[in-house]
Amino acid sequence: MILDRVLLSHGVASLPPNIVSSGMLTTVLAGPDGGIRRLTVRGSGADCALVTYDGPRLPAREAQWWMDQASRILRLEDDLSPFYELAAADPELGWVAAGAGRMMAAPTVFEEVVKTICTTNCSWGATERMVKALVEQLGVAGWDGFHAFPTAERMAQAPLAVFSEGVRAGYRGRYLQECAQMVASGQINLEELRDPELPDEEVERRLLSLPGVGPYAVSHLMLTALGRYHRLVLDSWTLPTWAKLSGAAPEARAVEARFEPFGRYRGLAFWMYLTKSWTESQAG
DNA sequence: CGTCCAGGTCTAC
DNA sequence: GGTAGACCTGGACGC
Repeated sequence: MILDRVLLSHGVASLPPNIVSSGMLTTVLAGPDGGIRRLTVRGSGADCALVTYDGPRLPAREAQWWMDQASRILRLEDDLSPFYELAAADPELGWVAAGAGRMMAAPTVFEEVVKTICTTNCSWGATERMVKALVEQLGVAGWDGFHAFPTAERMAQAPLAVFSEGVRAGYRGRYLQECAQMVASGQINLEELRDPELPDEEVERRLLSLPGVGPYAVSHLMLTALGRYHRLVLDSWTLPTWAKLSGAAPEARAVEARFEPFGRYRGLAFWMYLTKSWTESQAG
């Protein structure tokens, strides 16, 4: 099912406060009134989703707000038809045109930045541990005890000891705290990076100004958080996986040559190539 | 118990 | 502008 492709689009999508299981997403976030609620998305039909939210009854006008959030997180509004046209002409990527390619996004770019920094230079298990600790220790809990992802404001106010001794983020603790302070102070506006009028180069320049964000993190964020698909995510997982699947050398040049025909979608094409098997065990 | 390394980045040449 | 070295952490190894 298409929802599975979104929920399993990349590893960061299943980090807390998200829970992905059996084709269903549960997450926790603050509503327009600041109240924390749990949001559940289930597949319903070919390409839409059924959204429910736990907690006190919602005013009708708020219900739409939650639907919009779900739609944005799942990138349901993205038009990938130019990518599908290119993919249809590729012998190994024609399958994506059935509706793959939507990269699940966090509610805020800030959340995606924090999680991406937590993927750098460590095992995936360490990433899960750090993000879980961040959510539990700095996220606000709702009526049922579930924690939302921490806001930049709360992370900015937390002493460094929380990041080092509590979250055990190592040297990343300073990066996380500084990023939060830059966002909370207004020094950088990450949500503004969603503006399609901003040139890619400008978006990249601003992301690189964040401590702990380098070339890999920029590529990952452009792909997962901002829906800009030209950059190849090159890291210690993608390169060996590419080599294993293609038989080609685990080198950037080989990847660039292979996906050059995809133009501004080459990063997404590469990612699809790498993750094709992620949903093959699922039915439908 | 020491070394290496995992979905890199930063600093100093 | 390109490239070593250091960097927190914890799990996986070799000895």
